[in-house]
Amino acid sequence: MLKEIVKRDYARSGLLTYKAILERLDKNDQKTFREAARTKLYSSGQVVFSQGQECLGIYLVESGLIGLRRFDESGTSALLRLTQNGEALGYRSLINGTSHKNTAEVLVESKLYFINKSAFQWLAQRNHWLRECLLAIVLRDLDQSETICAGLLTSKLRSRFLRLMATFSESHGELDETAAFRIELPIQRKDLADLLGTSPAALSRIIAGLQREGGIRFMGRQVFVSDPYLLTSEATSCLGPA
Amino acid sequence: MLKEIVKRDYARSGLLTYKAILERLDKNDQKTFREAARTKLYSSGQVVFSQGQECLGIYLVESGLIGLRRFDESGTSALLRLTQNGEALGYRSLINGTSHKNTAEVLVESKLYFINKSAFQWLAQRNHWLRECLLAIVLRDLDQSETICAGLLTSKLRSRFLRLMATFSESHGELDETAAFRIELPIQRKDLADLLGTSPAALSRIIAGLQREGGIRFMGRQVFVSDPYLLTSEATSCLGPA
DNA sequence: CGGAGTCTTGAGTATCTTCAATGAGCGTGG
DNA sequence: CCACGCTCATTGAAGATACTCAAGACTCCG
Repeated sequence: MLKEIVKRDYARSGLLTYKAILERLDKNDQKTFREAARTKLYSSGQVVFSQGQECLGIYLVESGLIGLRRFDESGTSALLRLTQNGEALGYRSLINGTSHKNTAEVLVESKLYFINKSAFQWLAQRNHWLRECLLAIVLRDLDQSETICAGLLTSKLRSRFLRLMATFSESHGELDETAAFRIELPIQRKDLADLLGTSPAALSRIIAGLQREGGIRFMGRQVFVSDPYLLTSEATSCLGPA
Repeated sequence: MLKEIVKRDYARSGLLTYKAILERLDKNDQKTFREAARTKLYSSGQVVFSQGQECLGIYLVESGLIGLRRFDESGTSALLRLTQNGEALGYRSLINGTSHKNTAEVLVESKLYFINKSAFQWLAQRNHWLRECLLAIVLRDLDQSETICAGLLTSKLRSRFLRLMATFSESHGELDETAAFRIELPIQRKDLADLLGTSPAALSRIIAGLQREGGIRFMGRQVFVSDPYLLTSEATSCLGPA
C-alpha cells in the first residue's frame, strides 16, 4: 500500500531515476532495461551532447548537475535549464525524432545512465507508467521554461537573481547552526550569469548591492541568508522541480 | 493513401482542429466528441480562462488569436505565447490536474471549441493518435518557449522584435504586388510590447529606428518589408508552429 | 613563488524605463 | 458635417539599469 503510494509519487513528481524505472517494469522488461542502460561518468566541463547532434538515446541524471545551453547564430549562448538527479536529458529529441536543440554540458561531476533510442522506445511502448512519467516531465519543463520566460519579460536582474537563490535554497540549502540559511551554490559566477542572461560583472554588482543592504552574505560559493524574507519576497522559485 | 499521409501530417504538425480530431476517431467516439464539443465565440478582449482557475476542459482554437498571459505577484504581466488556428488551450492543466497557470485572453475575435475535461480524457484514453498529438503539441510549445527564453537571455530588443516580425510574416504575411513583403500585424503595440517584455514607448523607438535605416516601413498594423534580409538575418522565428 | 582562471571593481557608454505631453484615428452625437 | 471624447501610437527628456572593456584582486594549484 505504502509502496503503491510511493510509486505513484514517482509518476506525479516526474522523478525518473534508474531505480524508479526498474521498479515499474515487469520482469521481462527489467532485463531489457538493465541490458540497455549504461552508466557513464562525466567530469565537470564535459559535453554530453551538442546542439544539432542526432539524438541517440535518453540520459537519466543520477547525480551531479547538467546545464542545458543554447547557442544562437551569433555564437552567444544562454543556460536555459539545470538538470539534476531524477531528471531526464534528451527525451525531447527522442520523442519527435529531431536533433538536439540544446547542448548538455556537465557543470558538476555527474553520473548518468544512457539508454539507447530503440530500447527506450520499446520500453515506453510497453509501459504505460513510463509514458506518463515522460509526459509529466515535459509538462514540468514547459512550466518551468514559461516561468523563467515570464520572469525575463517582467523582472529586473535583481529580482531574478533572488528567485534563482530561492531555487537553489530548495535543492542546495540547509539550516545553519546560527539558524541562518546556508546555500552552497553548485556553479560558478559565469554560469550564474548565463542563467540570468547577464554578464559576471553585472552579477557581481548585484551581489555587492545586496550585501550592502544586508540580510545576505556571499563568500565564494557559500551564501548565508539571515533574512529569509529576501528570498521569499521576490516571488516563487523559477527553476527545477523541488 | 493520400488521406493517410494527410492524417499523419496532422500528428506530425500537431494541428489539433475539430475536423482533424473527428477524422481520427472511430464512429462511437465521433458521437461522444460531437456531443461534448461546444462552439464558443469570443470577441476581442474577453478572457477564456484565468490564471489560478480550475481547469474545466480543453479549448481548440478554430480561428482568431488568443494570447496567454502570465501575471506575477506584483501585478505586472507578460504575454508568453500566441495561440491560433489548430492549437490547443488549457491542455496542460487538463493533463496534470492543476489549475491554469496562465490567463487566456482573446486578442482577435475567435471561435473556439470547448470539450469538457472528462469527455476529453475519455477520448484521449481510447485514441492513440490524440495522445500522440497532444504530446507533440507540448513538445512544440516547450521548444518555442525555450527559444523565446534563449532570445530573451541573449538578444537585444531590436533583434527580438525583428524575429517576432519574421514569425508574423509566416502566419500573417503575403507577397505584395510590388514584390515587397506585406505583414498584417494581428495585435496592437501594447501587446507587441508585452510579448517582447518592454514598453510601447521603447517599441515605438525601435520601429522608428528601423524605418530610418530603411528596408522596412510601418503604417499602423501594416508592415512593408522591402529588404527581406532584415527578417532572416536576425535568426529564425521564435513563435508558433508555422 | 608564479600562473591561470575566477571574481570584483571602475569608468564610460548604450539601452531601456518612466512619466508626461502631443498627435493620429475612429466612432458618437449634436 | 464637424466637434468631441476616446483609445492607441509616437515623441521628448530625465534617470535608472545593464553592458563593455579593462584593470586589479583573489584563489586554487602546481
